[in-house]
Amino acid sequence: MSLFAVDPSRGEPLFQQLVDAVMRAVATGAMKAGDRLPSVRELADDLVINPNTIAKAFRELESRGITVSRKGTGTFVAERRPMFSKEERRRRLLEALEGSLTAAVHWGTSRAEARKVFEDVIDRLQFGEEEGR
Amino acid sequence: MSLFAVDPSRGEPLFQQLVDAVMRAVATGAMKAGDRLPSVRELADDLVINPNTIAKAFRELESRGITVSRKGTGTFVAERRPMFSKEERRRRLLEALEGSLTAAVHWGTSRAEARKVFEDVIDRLQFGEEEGR
DNA sequence: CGCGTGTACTATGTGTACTAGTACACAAGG
DNA sequence: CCTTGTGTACTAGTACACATAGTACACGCG
Repeated sequence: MSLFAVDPSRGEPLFQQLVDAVMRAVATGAMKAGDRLPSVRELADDLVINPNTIAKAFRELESRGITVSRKGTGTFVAERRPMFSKEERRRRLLEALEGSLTAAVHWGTSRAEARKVFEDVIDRLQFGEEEGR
Repeated sequence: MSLFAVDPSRGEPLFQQLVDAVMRAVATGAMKAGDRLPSVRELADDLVINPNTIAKAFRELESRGITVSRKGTGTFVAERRPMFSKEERRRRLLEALEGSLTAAVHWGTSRAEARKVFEDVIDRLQFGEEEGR
């Protein structure tokens, strides 16, 4: 099992799972700017997935500014640059957290439980410093 | 615009948007246990959606224990009961928060920003008390 | 040149979302 | 009993996203 695991039975689109896996690898520090990702065909063989599906994931990653792809060379982790304005980042994170926590409320999760999980998660992520714009 | 807004251009399936809207209404306290939801046909007219799509959302909500539907009577918000074990709740919330925060990291969000948004969100949700099982 | 990169295109099969229409079962109130 | 309004269960059809398969091209590097 490699760093980028995908599971066809998981329901979520394969290319999306791969995008998430790469983003997680970078966000946790497992991969850093400049690191090279396996090639399209390499990953296709490794994960037993069609190369087109890998290519789609790479396209998506590049459009999000996570990676940079160069013909003949490969795909690499890009330097991290703040995206969106501070307000836009806030708006997006708010919506995402609201979705997760709304579900948690219905499961019977308490505030204390939620706070603890939150702290556990952000401890394992490599956040940037205060960034303006 | 009613409490349950859906937007066909949003990409997310309509029935899923409706499920989320109802869950949010309950989680924020806008609706409480025993409250009656609009009928299938009522909502269909209101949101300009096929009744079957509303029915699918109601089916999903009932399967999640959020509502209870009774033929000839209507659909009502159910009493909240803790679902899953404490460990299972933790596992699910962890995965959900990890996804949201991983994305936030790539946007250039700082830990401080993330914490502030998190607190804002949980302040607006009606969490239960410490629940065991 | 030769090899390994990413990229582009067409075609095909599969699953899901949504709509449309119809029908039935049940509860409540004249 | 009858009517109305509820949820529910089918079928059929359309549209789109996902994934696969195969082929081809463009580029970088040794």
